[in-house]
Amino acid sequence: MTTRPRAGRRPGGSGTREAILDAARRRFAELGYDRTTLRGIAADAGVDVALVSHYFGPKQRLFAQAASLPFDPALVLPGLLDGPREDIGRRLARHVLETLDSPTGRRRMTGLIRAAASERQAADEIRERVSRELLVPLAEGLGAPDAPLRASLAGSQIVGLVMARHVVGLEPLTESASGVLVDAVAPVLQHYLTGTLAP
Amino acid sequence: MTTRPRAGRRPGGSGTREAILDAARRRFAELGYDRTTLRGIAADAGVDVALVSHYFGPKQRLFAQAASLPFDPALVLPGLLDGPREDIGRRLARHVLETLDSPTGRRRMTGLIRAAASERQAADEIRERVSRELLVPLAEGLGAPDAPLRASLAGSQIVGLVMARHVVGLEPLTESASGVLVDAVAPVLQHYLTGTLAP
DNA sequence: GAATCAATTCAACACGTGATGATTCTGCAT
DNA sequence: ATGCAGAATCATCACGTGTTGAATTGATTC
Repeated sequence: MTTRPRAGRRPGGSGTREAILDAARRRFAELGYDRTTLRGIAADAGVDVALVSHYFGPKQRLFAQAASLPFDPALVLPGLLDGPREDIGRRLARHVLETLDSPTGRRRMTGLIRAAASERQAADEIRERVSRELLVPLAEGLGAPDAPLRASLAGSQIVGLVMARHVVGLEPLTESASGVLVDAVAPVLQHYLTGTLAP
Repeated sequence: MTTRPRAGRRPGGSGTREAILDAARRRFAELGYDRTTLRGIAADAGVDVALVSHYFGPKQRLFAQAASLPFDPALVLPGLLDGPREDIGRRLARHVLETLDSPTGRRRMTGLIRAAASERQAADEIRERVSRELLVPLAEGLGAPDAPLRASLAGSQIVGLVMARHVVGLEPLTESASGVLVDAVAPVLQHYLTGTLAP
């Protein structure tokens, strides 16, 4: 009874905080930064608006906490770089499209992209995070001198695919099975990561 | 004096309408749909806010008029499809990167992409227009049965490149000369348009 | 049972937005 | 000179936003 931290109600006992964060993730992903309102988030979470600000401070800070990468780079990158180098494009393509098949994975990716497109400040933060946690380690794993450019080109194809398939909703892509797209995109990623870039 | 259309001041005599449209294009491209305000547009054009609504009606209709393709498909497509088929990827890549080198071309492309990412309704309209005016004709020119998928895949790479290079601002891409990127992207577009998609 | 502290809600502010209708200004035709 | 249509502005509305501070509720500890 001596080291009891504090008196009063248990903090975070009701899980409301998590409910708000979940609702925020969903709305940011579906609507982007601007069109997401604190009131909408609060309604989804079933709480009052003021509680959102009370827990997370201003909207920007809430977004920073809600926008996280759809996977853990530390878990994914070794699996990519360890296997045979001639297969890295296909492994990457498969991983991306598997992520897109899961609702939460898809939601997080579209959320990042929508936010990056709509808010300059969000774009800056996302660029830094993706670059630091994903592209730079990938480039270092590749080892080539032009590896940063290679990793960025691969990233551009991935972003474009998500954008065209899930944000804009281009029909031939939305109706294609993941397997078909893996087959189509894999050689492209392989080209960017290990092929000859100059003709 | 009988067939004179109407009396009164010449319509559009002062060029203000065009000034408003130009300002709208610039702001939509830089800020996206939501963060672009009619007041900002009016300030740029040096007129009162009400004049914007007076000329173009509601914001959505203004956007529809401001968001135009950065080039005329009727002029570009023949040049793409007429040449040798083994070169179509390179010609397309060069055309895209040349467009991106011009400030107005770049502005229009980023504008379309920012708007598509931020507003569902804008995304719908842009998808329809790009599909109808660009992808379908391109697919018909290709003639293959899976041409719509091919054209969409090529489109996804182009969108991703613009997104990564000019919206997010990934450094290795922003600092690469157009020529380098043409060399890197051309074989990819060639693969999508004429290569074998299944392994 | 009383005190305490966090969780939660209530109520309201200050602000910027898109939109509208009335009003003034200006150049051309009569 | 006069009338008038269109260009341009003024003043204002109704609304939704993010944010803030006070008030309320409920569980926990003394």
